[in-house]
Amino acid sequence: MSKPRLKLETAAPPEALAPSEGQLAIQAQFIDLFVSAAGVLGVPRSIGEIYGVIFAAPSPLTFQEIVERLRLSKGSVSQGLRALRSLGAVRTAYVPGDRRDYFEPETELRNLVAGLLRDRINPHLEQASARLGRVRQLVNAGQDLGPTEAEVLRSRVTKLESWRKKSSLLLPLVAKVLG
Amino acid sequence: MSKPRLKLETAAPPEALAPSEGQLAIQAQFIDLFVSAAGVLGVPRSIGEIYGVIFAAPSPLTFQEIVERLRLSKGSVSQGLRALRSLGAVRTAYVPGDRRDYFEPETELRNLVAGLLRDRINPHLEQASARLGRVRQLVNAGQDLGPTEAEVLRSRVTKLESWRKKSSLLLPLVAKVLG
DNA sequence: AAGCTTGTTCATTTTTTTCTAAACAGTTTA
DNA sequence: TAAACTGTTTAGAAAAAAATGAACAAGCTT
Repeated sequence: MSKPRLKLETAAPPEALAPSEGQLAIQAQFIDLFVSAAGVLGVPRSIGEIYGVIFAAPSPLTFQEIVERLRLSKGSVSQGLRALRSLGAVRTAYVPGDRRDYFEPETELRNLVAGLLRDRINPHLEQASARLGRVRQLVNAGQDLGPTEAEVLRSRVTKLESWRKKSSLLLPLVAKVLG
Repeated sequence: MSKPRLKLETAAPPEALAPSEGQLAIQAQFIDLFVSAAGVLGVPRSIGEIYGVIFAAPSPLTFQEIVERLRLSKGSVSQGLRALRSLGAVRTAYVPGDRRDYFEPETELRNLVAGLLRDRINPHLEQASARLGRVRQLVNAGQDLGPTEAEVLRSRVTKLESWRKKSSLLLPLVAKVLG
């Protein structure tokens, strides 16, 4: 009892309250949903959990609250939050007079998808372009293959080029439709 | 020398010839491309390799040829081919007078994407629908949350429902644009 | 039927990914 | 300056995913 540790010198504690029983049930369902989505997207389960707990919270959460609610290590939460911020899936919310970071979810599907495309798909498409050029060259230069084989291979390369082209056209369209 | 083992009793050996040096280089590039794509899609590397080697071959390959060219175990190739067939990414080609399976690639992007949607995305969307219903119920029934919290949570659920709806609209559109 | 060939299945091993815990760095408060 | 708080980094543990290889089935051939 010798350590009062009064914290609330400023007006209001912006801290979210510990969730009630009902809120816990809701939170669990949300987390479930995003854990499952994480599976589909091939990202670590913990990232799904973190986004889920933030999405399920009516007000922004602190780092510490995320750690406690999910019983994950600080390390995992730190890494997970970094990934989510880089995707643009969570933002930090500023709370005056509080040194801690508060996290809130990005809820616009359009922006979430844009982040995924930017971070995961585009880098691959660019690399693929370069590789395709090389294959095209090899196939055209190819001596030691019969005329029929060369023909088939050329058409395969052409196919791939059309894939790349279609993808490039499609991705912006997706972003637009979701907007 | 006591075992001639003549194999060619029928007219032509449909067997693909061992690839020449140039073909090997081309094959390596194709495989590289699909291994990298496998990374993006979150499927095992070996599946990318298998699709790649089939895509790179001017004529259908046998199981045994795939094993040899990739130096993968029979087990991996068997499992990989099963997955690729289930996605509709490879087909078996019938060769008269040969008991072995021959494999050739599906090269229509539209069909490949359709397979992915069917096998990976749709099951999730359906499951998500059910879960969303449950969350909606919980939030509406929620006693122990203040009016402001309830309001935010309701809007979050609505957001998720709109995501689901947009996805359902988008996926067929994607399939169409690729056609 | 015995012996090949072709391919599948599955228990085990290997590899990769993910998570944790402890050390650390930067701020703020005492 | 020390002590407390907040969060990051990272070496290594733990868990999960993927690959192997050996046993097995099913169909031909002799």
